[in-house]
Amino acid sequence: MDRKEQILSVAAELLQARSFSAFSYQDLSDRLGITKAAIHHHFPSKEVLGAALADRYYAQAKTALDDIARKHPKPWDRFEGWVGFTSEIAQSGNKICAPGIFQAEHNVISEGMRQGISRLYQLRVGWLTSVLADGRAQGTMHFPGTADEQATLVHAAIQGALQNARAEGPKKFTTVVRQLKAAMKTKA
Amino acid sequence: MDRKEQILSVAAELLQARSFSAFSYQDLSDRLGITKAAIHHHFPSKEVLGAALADRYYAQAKTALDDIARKHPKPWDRFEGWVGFTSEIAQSGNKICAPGIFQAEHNVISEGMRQGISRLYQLRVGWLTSVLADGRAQGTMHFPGTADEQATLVHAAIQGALQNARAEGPKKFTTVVRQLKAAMKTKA
DNA sequence: GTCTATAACGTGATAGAC
DNA sequence: GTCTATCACGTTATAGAC
Repeated sequence: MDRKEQILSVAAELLQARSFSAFSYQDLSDRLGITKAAIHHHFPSKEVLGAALADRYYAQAKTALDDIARKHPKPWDRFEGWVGFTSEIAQSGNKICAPGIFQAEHNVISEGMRQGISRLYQLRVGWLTSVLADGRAQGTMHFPGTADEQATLVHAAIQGALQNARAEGPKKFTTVVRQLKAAMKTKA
Repeated sequence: MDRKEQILSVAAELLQARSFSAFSYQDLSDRLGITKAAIHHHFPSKEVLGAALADRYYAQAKTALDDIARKHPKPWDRFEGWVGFTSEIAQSGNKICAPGIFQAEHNVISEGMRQGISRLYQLRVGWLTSVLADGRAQGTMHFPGTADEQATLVHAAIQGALQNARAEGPKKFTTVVRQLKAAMKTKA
């Protein structure tokens, strides 16, 4: 049981550092000091491992987003908390966000993985939507269209920004965040 | 010579449909009806092939962006032209933008490929920057920060949107475009 | 649950004939 | 320039002992 989580943890690191196609059972075996066969015991196929990873990301995101919402009642504080959460991901090593890594190989991964990552994406956008809707209702956030549409933009921008930041430097991420915030603080 | 371009063309399709790690010389061999060895003759290693792909994307983007600028003098028309260009990419099959596909595997690809894709990224953002700067100067586009900063946001958003669209449906892309446009049409 | 051993296959890459 | 043939290796995955 502990091993299972341990495997998932290392797999998550490799997934974000490389990609799904570009990490192997051998890589896991090397880092964990156990044999490939032992990993197959916990995750009979790479497809199963991938789906478990997607589920793990979902669970982690759910917890993190709930925590942020519990800790911060104000929409802008929630937004900042979310940005900080993704920013940590960006800076703690060579990582990009989970939806991005899976979606980049959308045609390569299994249906189970696709469904898991779709759930994760919807969780994140849904959470953002409610934050933005609250902000607009309270008169502190301004944007065109519906809250859901703006959340779609914000998520896409952050996802792209994390990828650009890893390749071109962290300034790309902070710039995107600043532009998003400035635009939503300006009264339409 | 023709074969070389033919190989690159098929490789580009496979790259965008799958990922760099997830397509093989065997895949190329199958689709082209020639042997793997023949492909190795033109591109001795996959690393060389990858770098050639990055250069090819750069050349294509340069031509396309120059054409758009030549055809449309007005900033908003140029912006629309650029969106249409990326939109085509999105809808002509299961594709995402080239920087996204390479950046997702940033730690996996060779230094030569990284440099090529960095050039491409900078070309695109630089082009967008000049369009946005013109639009602001002419009073038709509105955004916070500098034109370069806004271009960074726009590019990140489009890159993320293409990935989201492939996984979640084309509406994600059109929504992001609409939000970006609406925000820049609103006077600050 | 973990191990050794191995299978079955796909990978990028090379040699040498045509 | 393309071919056949092959290499050395890495891949996911399985069988069976401990």
